[in-house]
Amino acid sequence: MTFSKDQSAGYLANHMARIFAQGLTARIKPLGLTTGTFPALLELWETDGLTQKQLTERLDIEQATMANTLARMERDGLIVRKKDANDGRAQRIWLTDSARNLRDPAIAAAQEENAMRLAGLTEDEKRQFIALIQKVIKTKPPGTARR
Amino acid sequence: MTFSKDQSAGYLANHMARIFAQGLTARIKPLGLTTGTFPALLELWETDGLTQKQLTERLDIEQATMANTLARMERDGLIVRKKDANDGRAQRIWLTDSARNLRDPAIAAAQEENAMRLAGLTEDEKRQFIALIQKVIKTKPPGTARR
DNA sequence: ACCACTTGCATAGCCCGCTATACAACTGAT
DNA sequence: ATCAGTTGTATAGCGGGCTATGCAAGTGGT
Repeated sequence: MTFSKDQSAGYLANHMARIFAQGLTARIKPLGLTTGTFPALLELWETDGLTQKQLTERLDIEQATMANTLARMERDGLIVRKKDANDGRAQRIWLTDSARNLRDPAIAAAQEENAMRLAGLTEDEKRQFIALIQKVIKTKPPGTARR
Repeated sequence: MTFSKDQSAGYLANHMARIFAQGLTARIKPLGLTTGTFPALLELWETDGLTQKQLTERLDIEQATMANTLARMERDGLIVRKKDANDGRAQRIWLTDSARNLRDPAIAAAQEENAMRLAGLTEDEKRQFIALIQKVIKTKPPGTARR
């Protein structure tokens, strides 16, 4: 029974993700941002005023994780949470001006990081790479529909 | 300036890594293992009695992270730490019997998880996928050698 | 109108990763 | 032999992910 971590998709995925995360962390630190806020910001830059529920659905993040992330974002002045008018449970998330102003530099930082990390691949390989990851993410384990 | 998270290598890498991690977590939970211990165990199953330093070098993990992981492993009865005979600073890490016995089921769990998540890929795609991730991991950002 | 159920969010507690810092043990140059 | 520098670990403190749990606000069936 042989097993090499450097042939294991799971191990490699984790390793690669840590590398990307460290790179992006360094690039957006000057902006006062951290990686965990990035996905939420991307959605909110697109459509402001989403509820927490909508954010978790769009990002495949657990509700509790999102609640914590939003709490940090509020603490850091990136968002404000306002009760929804029609549903007293829901909180709508609104970007502050400073968060809106961070959009362009933050996205530029992410694009630079991606470009640098993929610099060793040909254009064709880059496309394949993205497509393969998307395919893996979409692959649902059997039995998910049960119960 | 458009930016789609579903076309961003960094975002996809993170997402995929979380999926793998959740799957493996569930599979090895019955064994009393967690994902963070896995890389260390793989090295120790191969060569027992490594120092902490050697482990961090082999795994591209920060020293502090490894120290914490080893502390948990010791707490959970997977390893014992013994002072090196020749160097009073170094701690050699030795597997317990129970950790040795977990090797086969743990590796089987990882292989099953990998196989399931890659089930949507052809054999050729799997090879490409692994090779591309390895290539991205190996790509060093420019300027690393400076200073 | 009530009550059971569902839904949206917050909190507690843990694992795992990081940076920054401290400190004891070794090493080398003098 | 000493002392400055290096090296191996540990610790503090944080971000970010997860599960489990609790609770207030909505909803539907009677």
